[in-house]
Amino acid sequence: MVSNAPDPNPIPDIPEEIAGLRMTRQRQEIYRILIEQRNHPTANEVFMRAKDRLPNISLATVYNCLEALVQHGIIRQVNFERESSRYCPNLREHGHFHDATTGVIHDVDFKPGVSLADVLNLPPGAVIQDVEITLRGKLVAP
Amino acid sequence: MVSNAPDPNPIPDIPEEIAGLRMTRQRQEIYRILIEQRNHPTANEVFMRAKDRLPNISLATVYNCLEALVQHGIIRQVNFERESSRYCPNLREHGHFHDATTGVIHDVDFKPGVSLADVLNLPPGAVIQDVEITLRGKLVAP
DNA sequence: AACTGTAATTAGAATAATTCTTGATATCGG
DNA sequence: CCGATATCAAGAATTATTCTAATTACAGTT
Repeated sequence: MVSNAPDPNPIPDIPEEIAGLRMTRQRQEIYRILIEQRNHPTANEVFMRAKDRLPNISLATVYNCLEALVQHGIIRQVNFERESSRYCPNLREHGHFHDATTGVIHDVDFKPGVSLADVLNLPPGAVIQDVEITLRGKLVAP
Repeated sequence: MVSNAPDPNPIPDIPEEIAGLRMTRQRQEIYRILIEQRNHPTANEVFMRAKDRLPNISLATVYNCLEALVQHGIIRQVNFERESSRYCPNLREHGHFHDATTGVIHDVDFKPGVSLADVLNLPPGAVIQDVEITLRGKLVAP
C-alpha cells in the first residue's frame, strides 16, 4: 500500500530563474540538494550527492554553481576556521554553533529587536555590510 | 640632538617562557613582530618581517611558531573568509571589523556586561568555548 | 666541558581546497 | 535555423598550509 500522507520532507520545484540567475539543470540540482538536507555540506559533499541525479557533473561545475548561487544571494557560504567552505540556503541573518562533540552545525538566530551595535563597540562611522558569527562549543544535558 | 622622550611605541622584552611555552629566539621575534605592529599580518607577512632579524628563518618555522603561540593561548588566529589566516596578540575577547575600502582590520570589543546569550537564540544546553565575530563594511564620515 | 635526550628549526616535498584554462555544449533572441 | 553568449566539463595550475626527514639547539646531568 502506498501512503497518501503528505511527504514529510517535500522537495520544492525550483523555478527557471532566481534573483536574475538562470537556473540551469545543474544549478537546480545543487540548490535542491542544499534545501533538501540542510546540514551545511561542503562542495565535495554536494558533488557526491549531485552525482546521483547528474552522473556527469564535475566538481568544477559544483564550485561554479555554488559560486553563482552565492553571488546572487540565493545561498550563503560559511567558513569555519580553515576548513572547507560549507553552504547554507538559510538567508535569514544568522550565526552558526558548531558542536565540537558531534560536528553538527546549528543555525543560531538573533533575538528579535537586537542590533550588533548594542553589544559591540564598533569603530565610529562603521557601516556593516556583512556579519559572520561562529560559535564553537558543546551541548550538555539541560 | 637625541630625544629623551620615552619611546612612543616601546617594544617589550619577551620573557624566556610564556604560558608554559619556551620562548626560543624565533618565537620571541615572531611574538615581538605581532606586538610591535598590530595589523593582523598573515604568516607570510610575519615571515618577511622576521627575516630582518633572523635571515635564516624558514616559513615552516614561522608557521610552527605561530601555531605554538596559538596553542598556548598567547596569540589568536583570525580567519576572514577563505583568505590566509591572520594573527593577533590581542587576547581580550573581541571581534573584527574588516574595512572593505582600505582592507584595514579593526579590533572590536564587546560592550561591558553583555553576553552573547542576550543576543542569540542558542540551542538549549549550548556551552560556548569559542566565539568568532567578523564584520565587513565601510567607514563613513561621522 | 662533554654527554644525552628532547625539542625546535630548516628545506623541500606533499597535500587539499579552490580557481583557472580551454574547448565543448547548451540556450536565447532574432 | 543562426549567431552570440552563457554554461559546463576535464584537467592543469595555484595557494596556503602541513608533513617529512635531517640537522641543530638546548636543558639537565655528570
